[in-house]
Amino acid sequence: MSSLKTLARSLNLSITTVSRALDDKSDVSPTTKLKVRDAARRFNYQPNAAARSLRKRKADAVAVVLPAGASQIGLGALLSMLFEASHALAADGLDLMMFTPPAGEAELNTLQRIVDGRRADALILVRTERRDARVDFLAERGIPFVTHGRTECATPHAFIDGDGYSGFCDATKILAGLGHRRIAHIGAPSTFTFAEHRLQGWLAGMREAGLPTENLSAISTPNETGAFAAAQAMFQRESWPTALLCASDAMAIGAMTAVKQAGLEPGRDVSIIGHDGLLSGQFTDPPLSTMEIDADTVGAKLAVMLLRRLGGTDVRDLQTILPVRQVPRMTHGPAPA
Amino acid sequence: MSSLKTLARSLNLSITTVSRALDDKSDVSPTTKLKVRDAARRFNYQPNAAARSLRKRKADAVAVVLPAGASQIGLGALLSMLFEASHALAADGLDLMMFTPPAGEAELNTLQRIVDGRRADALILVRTERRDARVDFLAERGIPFVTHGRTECATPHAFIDGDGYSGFCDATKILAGLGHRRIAHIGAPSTFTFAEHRLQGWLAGMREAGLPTENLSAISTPNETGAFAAAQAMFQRESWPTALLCASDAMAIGAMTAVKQAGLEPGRDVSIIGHDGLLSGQFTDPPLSTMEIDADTVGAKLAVMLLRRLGGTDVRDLQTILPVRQVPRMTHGPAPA
DNA sequence: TTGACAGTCCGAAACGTTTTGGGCAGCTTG
DNA sequence: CAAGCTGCCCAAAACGTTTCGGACTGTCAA
Repeated sequence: MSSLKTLARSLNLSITTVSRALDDKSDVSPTTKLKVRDAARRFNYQPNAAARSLRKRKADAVAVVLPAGASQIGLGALLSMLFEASHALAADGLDLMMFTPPAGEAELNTLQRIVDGRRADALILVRTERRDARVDFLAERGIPFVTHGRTECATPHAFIDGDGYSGFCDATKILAGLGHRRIAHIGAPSTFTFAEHRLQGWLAGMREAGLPTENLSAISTPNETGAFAAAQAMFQRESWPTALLCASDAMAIGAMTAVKQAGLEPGRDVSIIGHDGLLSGQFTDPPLSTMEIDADTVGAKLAVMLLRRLGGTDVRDLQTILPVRQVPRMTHGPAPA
Repeated sequence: MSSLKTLARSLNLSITTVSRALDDKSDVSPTTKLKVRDAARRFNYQPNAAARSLRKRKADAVAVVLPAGASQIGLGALLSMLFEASHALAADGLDLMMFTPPAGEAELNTLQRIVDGRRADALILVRTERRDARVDFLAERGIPFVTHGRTECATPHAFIDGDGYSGFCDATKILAGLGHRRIAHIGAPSTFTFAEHRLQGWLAGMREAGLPTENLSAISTPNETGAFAAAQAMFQRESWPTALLCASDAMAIGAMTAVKQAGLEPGRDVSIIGHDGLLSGQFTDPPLSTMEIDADTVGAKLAVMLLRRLGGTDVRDLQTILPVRQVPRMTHGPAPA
């Protein structure tokens, strides 16, 4: 609508001066600044984003590509984290833009469009996988990024992650301490880093407690439906587990339904513990025992890390693992006699 | 990284020809096109988004500003709709960008930055309110947009919406037909259009069934916690409702917890019906009766409407109200004796 | 009186595209 | 052979910013 040219003409000033006035540069007189700012407000002036980022060679934006099947795998928690991050980024004048990869297109292509098309100055990667091609790609391009979740990629990178390993190890030992011996684990596909960590945590806990893990491990799609099916299969066998550790709350909720359908009572006959501290876990029957990252501002922390990365901090100094805290509710208790 | 200039130099061609070759224009020889495309691939050429949209005077992007408290009010369903929409938009070369309004900043400001800064060619508005300042703003600016949900704004605009009125009216009559007389409604704040429609649908159903509505209506924040509190209050009174119509599934789940805590059995002592057809509703105990929009592709429909709007179709021809279908599960049944 | 200097302002170039309006060969057609 | 046409290519302008390198006034000190 209105450009610097419009403003300049209406004020009998040069484009240069208007631009510098709006940028509060020192070589513009205070009175001129006032007049310019006033006119800008009257004209609803808003700098053209394209022109600005073309000239400044930066987009003043951070991008995140939401994983394709995101609506399947509970995106709610992820999203509130991104909201937080966006607020912290806004303080530095950075917009957070979320992209959704077109149906046919690989997520990597979307990433390439963003990176090589210079649409963003930095990226946030969510839902990392152990071998994550996105990390390799971004590292090769040399664009700053922070991942939410670790990877096993060769090149070190900035990340923030919860200590799922310890969380699941602790939970396992708590259950063992309650007398459980057959503690099962329903995990997400182990291509996801978080899934692998939680699995390993469970394995470690079992080992420390001196318990066998044979036939006590299952993998399912990380949502209610998948875990429901996995749990159902477990409870059709002759000797079922007395405790169930699920990689996420959504999965725990699905598993709980299967437990009930098998005629067993969650919290008494079968203990169930999830992960995420989801709000909806407070409203299951009985309320779901779970664990969650012991920090109320993961998103903000992530944003700060990204800003420091943009400021040149070495990636090796930007690797945060946050403790995981147990949130006991009603779905776990002593092993049945 | 690599620009048209780089490519042109490496091929001994002009920038013009390279640009036109990549655009598959007819005045470039087939062999040249091949060579250019090959080089572009080798160089990982990706047009600079800023330069392109500056020159073309369009951003090839559609923006949506996610409502501030979105993580509170179930964003999951919304998001999967937006995913769908993005896929349909991608077919026309449009990116879907989601923005989150910075903490302090009003949502309208973010909108202004996007619109006046020319960051998007069109907008999607979600979670409409009855008097929605965003609609007025966009209408005044003359930028194409489609809202998800109706408004009561004076200027007509393109929208897609579910027929919440009929859905709730139908559900009410179904419950009345099952012998219920005290059918309560827990609604969301009636500034939200969807909340008002659902409330009015319930009122109409009660009227048609000849039932009184006094003391049977409550308003709460549209999540589990809010509806839990609202329902709890209802069941502390001497004569409680035998049926509960909740404005959303999340609210129904919260209400169900309150019902159980009051020592009543959902589906037998108290019927509960929600709205949204959420996946998690299949995993409550008992599974939640609900209703949902009778179309599997609301997002895609929305995208098509937006594309037609961009193509110049009149807004009056772009107003879709989709039927709502009842999804009976186990939380409703005959009124208790 | 001169030179330096601060305080204001501005012209022009640049960012990387797309698009306009040609130009130059080589053919075909009359 | 001239005129017209087709096929291929290109220079230059434009999009709206930011920024570099001055330029012009006055003021102050020497």
